[in-house]
Formats: sequence, structure tokens, C-alpha cells
Amino acid sequence: MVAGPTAVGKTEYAIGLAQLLDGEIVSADSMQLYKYMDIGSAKPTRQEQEAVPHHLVDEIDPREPFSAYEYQKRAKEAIRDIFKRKRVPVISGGTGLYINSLIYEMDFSAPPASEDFRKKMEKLALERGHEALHQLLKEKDPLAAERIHPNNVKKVIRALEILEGGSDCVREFRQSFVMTKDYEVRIAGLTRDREELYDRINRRVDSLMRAGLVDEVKKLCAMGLTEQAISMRGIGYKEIFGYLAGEYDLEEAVRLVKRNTRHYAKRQMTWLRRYEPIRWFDLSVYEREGSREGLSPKERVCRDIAAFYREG
RNA sequence: GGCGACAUAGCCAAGUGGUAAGGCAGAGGUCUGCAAAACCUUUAUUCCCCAGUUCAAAUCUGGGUGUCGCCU
Repeated sequence: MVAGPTAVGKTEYAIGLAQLLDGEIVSADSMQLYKYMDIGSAKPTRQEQEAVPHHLVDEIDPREPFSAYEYQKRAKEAIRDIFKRKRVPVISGGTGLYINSLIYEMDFSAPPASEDFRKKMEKLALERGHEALHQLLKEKDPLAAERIHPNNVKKVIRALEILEGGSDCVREFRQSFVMTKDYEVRIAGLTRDREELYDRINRRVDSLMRAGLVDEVKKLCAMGLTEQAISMRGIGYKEIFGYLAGEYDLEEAVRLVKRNTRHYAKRQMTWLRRYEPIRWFDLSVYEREGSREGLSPKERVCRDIAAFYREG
């Protein structure tokens, strides 16, 4: 697995690694998996996708609902297939929950999502307040209530939904924190100096704008997508919707996209730091060192990750 | 040169005699079916500088410095 924050350079390195290992890429990215969302999600280019087979990229209609549960099913299937072909699956991505669903024994199956129930609970939270909803959870599962903050309405509702579905309690993540037995995983974490990462983010957003992000969003609107859709809550999409709705000007939209992307990258780093078996590769260090042994920094990173992979 | 207003964290600021609100940015964190989501924690030993009044000053007084506006 090649994990790292947005704009660190995952796509490029994952492809380089896949070529070295005779592998195929399985994306763990909650936005790149949608069709028609090419610019805003910074999807690998056609050439990049042709260089190495990609899975879970450009596969889902953004008008359809999607979830971590669905992701896990499809990604595991893709991984199984790749192994069957005697090739190496290179998982590349930054969506923490999706990564977890592949490296841990995570069972999403229990109680399915219920749109009606969620609507009902949201209404209740709105009318009687967050505390009242949290109180409800406290009565049914005091332990779950203790670890979920009352203001985190989404989580409180999901917990209630699980209980409603017949479970007697909401399982705690840490307790069932077991590595998957389906395969062995090596996690390579890509990182950079924070300042440099933020600078890359700012520049990438500018280039997405030049590539025609606004037109892409207009096209998606024409397809019937609204900002209500899950796919349209992605950074780069929701902000442009705001601009098109006249809430602010384009300059402000760009500022928001940049800021939200920076915030996102920071949260991704927080998430990745928890993985104990992760091995970090600091791209800033490699680049500062420049070419060595006749290899470019990028080639050296790929070589080192490949060596890490081959370690017993 | 004259008159006036203002000076509080990286930025925007509230506070007009009782021991420095809030927002943004930044930093740290949580995470089992919407996750690019949602949520939490944290940031000024001090208010431009000096002197004074007072039990007590970001707040009042005097002087200095700086910024802005208007007039000449």
C-alpha cells in the first residue's frame, strides 16, 4: 500500500512502484472512483491509467449512493483477481476508512443504512437538540454514548441505527482491531515537509482551475447532480457549487478549495500516523538529496519501497 | 505644517477601571455503512513605547512613536 495525504505525489509513485513490481493499482480514494469527476478529484490521466491497470478508478456513477461497505466488497474482489493473475496489488490512496477496510478485519455487514431512520433522527436532533439525541443513545448503549461526542450527530445516528437493527451494542473500533487474514500488507507512507505539501496543494488547485474545474462542475449539474449528492461533497466540487449558486465569487471559491484541501491533508496525516506498521518515506528528503547512484529521487523512492515490500 | 481618528495574537476583532470574548489561519486529535464526511482539543503571563493617577489600568492623564483620513 502506498498511502499519503492529497497532493503528496501518490499517483506518480504508485505507478512507478507497480511497474517495478509487475503490479496493478487498486485505488483507495473516495472521489477518484466516480466517473465524470476527472479534474476535481485529480484522477490519474489516461496515459497514467494505461501505463498500469487501475481498479476502483472511474467506475461508479456519481448519481448512485456509495459507501465504505460497497468499497470494501469491490476492492477485495479486485485484489483477489490480481492475485489470481499472479500479479501484485498496489493499493494507492488516502481515504482512511477505505484503507482500514482493506487492512483490518472490518465487518460492515451488520445493520444496513436506513435512509428513513436517518431522516427521522436528523429531524429529532434539529427539533430537540443534539443532547436529546445523545441521551437516547446513552439509554440504549452507555458505553457507545461515552465515546461519541454529542455534537457528532452523524455518528450518534449511525450508532442508534445499529442498535435499531437488532444489535445489543455498538462495537468499539479498537477492540476489533485485527489485521486481515486475506493477505499480508506492507504500508508505505509518503510524506513531505508540511510547508512544501501546502504549497503543492495551492499550486495544484490553481492548475485544476486552469484545467476547467468550473466547466466540469457545470457538466455534472447538467447531468442532474446537486450538491446534495455524496459525490458532490468532495472538495473542489462543493465550493464551485457555492460559486455557481452566487454565494461568493470565484476568487473566494478558489481560496476555500485550497483551504479545505489543506485541512484535509492534515487530517489524512493524523489518520495515517496511527498505523503502527507504516514505514515513512519523506519525499522532501529524497528530493533534497537529488540524484544518487545514477538514480533520480523518484527512482530511489520506488526502489526503496520495492525493497521494503520484499522484506520478509 | 494644521486638525482628527486609530494602535489588542500571523490576520479580523470584542472589551471604555476589577484581572484579556469570539472568528479565521496554524497545531494536535477522534473515527466500524454518507469519510474529500462529521466531530473534539488547543493558541496573548499581556493589550505600540515611556512616565503618572489608583488598592486595581488594555481601559483614565501627560509625553513619544507609528498608521490612516481630512485640510493647507
